[in-house]
Amino acid sequence: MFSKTCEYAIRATVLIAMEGRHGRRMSLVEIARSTGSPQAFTAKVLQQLARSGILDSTKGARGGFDLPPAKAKKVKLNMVVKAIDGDHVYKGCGMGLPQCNARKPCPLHDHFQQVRDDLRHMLESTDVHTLSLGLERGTTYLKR
Amino acid sequence: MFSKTCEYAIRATVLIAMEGRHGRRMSLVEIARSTGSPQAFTAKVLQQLARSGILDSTKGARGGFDLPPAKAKKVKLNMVVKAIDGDHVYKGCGMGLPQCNARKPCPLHDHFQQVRDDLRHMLESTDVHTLSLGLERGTTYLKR
DNA sequence: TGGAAATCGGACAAGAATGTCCTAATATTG
DNA sequence: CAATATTAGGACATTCTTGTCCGATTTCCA
Ligand code: FES
Ligand code: FES
Repeated sequence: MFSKTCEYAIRATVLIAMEGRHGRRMSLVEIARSTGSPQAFTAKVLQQLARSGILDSTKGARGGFDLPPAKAKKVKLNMVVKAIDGDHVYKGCGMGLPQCNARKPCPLHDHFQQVRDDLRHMLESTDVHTLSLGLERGTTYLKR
Repeated sequence: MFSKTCEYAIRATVLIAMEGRHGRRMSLVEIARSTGSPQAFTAKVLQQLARSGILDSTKGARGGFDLPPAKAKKVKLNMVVKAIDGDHVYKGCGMGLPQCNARKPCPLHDHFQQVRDDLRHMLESTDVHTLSLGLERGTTYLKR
């Protein structure tokens, strides 16, 4: 569904949002450990998210990544997905034609479009702050 | 959403089903041309589908691939997807945890499961014969 | 002011997905 | 029976994704 890179991005963002609720900042090392992601690779992902303006990053000692609650409420999942995977999720055709296009649709178009619209709606209406609440309550997990 | 291999598989299967309605059999060359897929690679995909029992294949001159309407009505998309991509679509976690698991869910689980169930339902209830009808009417396309 | 702690970013490495090529096996047709 | 058309399948090549490493830069703090 999403690329592995994007999955790492979502996990990290939700985690950082949870710490952000306590005004805390997280280092790469903690993030990688808590999400069960490869450290060096996660660094790249976090850099991308920071450049996209989704996360705040601070260099130097006591630095790290940060996402204050006010901002976390405005960060919808689709922003993360778009920043990492681009709009492939929204524009792609279910049967692999170059672009989904209702004027010259693939046989699956009608069926597929509906599912994809549901997915898009879900991504657009879910913010990372909300997702971080379950984490904090301990009812949801970022690794196993 | 699906692998490229799987997209080729779906395109080919729907095409063959259309020809099957006229009792015709298709050769690899025709299939690759009509679906805009790389020939040699498509050969592998068709072999997989034949081994999985989704297509009938005949070797030798005047041979090719075949899917009679009676069978096409019973071949649901989820069979093709499963034959090529495995059950990753059904069992995978939206945030990349090893397996979707409601007992120890990721923060996205509830939201994600719903979309995935819709997708699964769509795949399970759509058969390739139905999809081939639009193709034949010329209202849907397999390449652009 | 210098060392330690951290992100940034480029170059490289490993692995998976996608794609090609060639030979063998098999069936049709003249 | 021989030639031809076709699928089957293994080995190899290429490209994309995922992952590692290392040096540069920035900031904090003693
Ligand atoms: S054209 Fe294939 S999904 Fe829209
Ligand atoms: S556990 Fe992540 S989707 Fe179910």
